[in-house]
Amino acid sequence: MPELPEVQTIVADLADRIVGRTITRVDLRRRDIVTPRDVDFPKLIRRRRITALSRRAKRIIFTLDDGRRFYIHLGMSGRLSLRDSGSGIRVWEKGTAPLSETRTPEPESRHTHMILTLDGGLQLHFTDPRRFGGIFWLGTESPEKDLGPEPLSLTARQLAVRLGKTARPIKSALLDQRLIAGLGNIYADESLHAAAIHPLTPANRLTPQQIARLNRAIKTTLRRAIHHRGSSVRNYRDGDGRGGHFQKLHRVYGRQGQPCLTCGTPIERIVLSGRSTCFCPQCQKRPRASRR
DNA sequence: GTCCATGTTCTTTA
DNA sequence: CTAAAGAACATGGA
Repeated sequence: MPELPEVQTIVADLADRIVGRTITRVDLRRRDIVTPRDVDFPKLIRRRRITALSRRAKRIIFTLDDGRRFYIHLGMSGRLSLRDSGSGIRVWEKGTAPLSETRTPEPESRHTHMILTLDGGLQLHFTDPRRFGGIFWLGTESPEKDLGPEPLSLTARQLAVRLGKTARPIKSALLDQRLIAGLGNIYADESLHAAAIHPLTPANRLTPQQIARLNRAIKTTLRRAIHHRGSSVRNYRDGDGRGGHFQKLHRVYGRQGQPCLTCGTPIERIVLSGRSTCFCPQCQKRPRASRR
């Protein structure tokens, strides 16, 4: 479930519970989820205190009391949950949850790759069935590598410069983390609809007016999504889980065939950059002579 | 069995 | 050479 709003929600919830705590035990069950592969990650973080938790794009950045850092990326199916060390009972969780309504939820999933035990009786579990996510040791390196600016603090001018460099479809450009960092498939589609821009429009052919509109649409969409604690799509959440609610407010994502909430025209779905792309053919007119 | 999935990176193609 | 498209990664749900 992780695009910028979901990661932002996770970090905001987790921060006040784990910042200031010391990592007393590191149970790394799969070494291959750590990059680079040759670092002794448990040794590097054991007995260190977490002094800050922050978000950069879709990365969850842990700062330790020696000034060194690492980040967790949730990929497609990653999840962090906070549990009570003694009982193993979930204290808090956020991320994609597997269907488990009938059986009693097993305390430990086979996809739990790391458990950090913290002082004060808490454990942070990192689970990720598909393992597209991972743990990235930074040390003293910057977490900025290969990342474009944050969309929430982006000026229309910055956006214009970055989009002007490519003729790719605007939808593909919005997914490129080197251009703008934090949008994913849901919020790219939702932002384009809010800005009334066709996803196939070449990025460098957007007019200044369209750029300004898109910049506002991205911010508005992300802010609303954060306010609703992100989107929970394609995964089940029980009453205790604190899944997001923004999926109820999606206007195009996953709504192919259903009427546009603005004009009633059926929402279309195409595949672009290998990703599902939903848009309203009426609200988001395809520019003349744009073809792929 | 088939298709699809909130992401990123490597490889192939044009 | 570069930009863009496509495949690959791994698992599970519908």
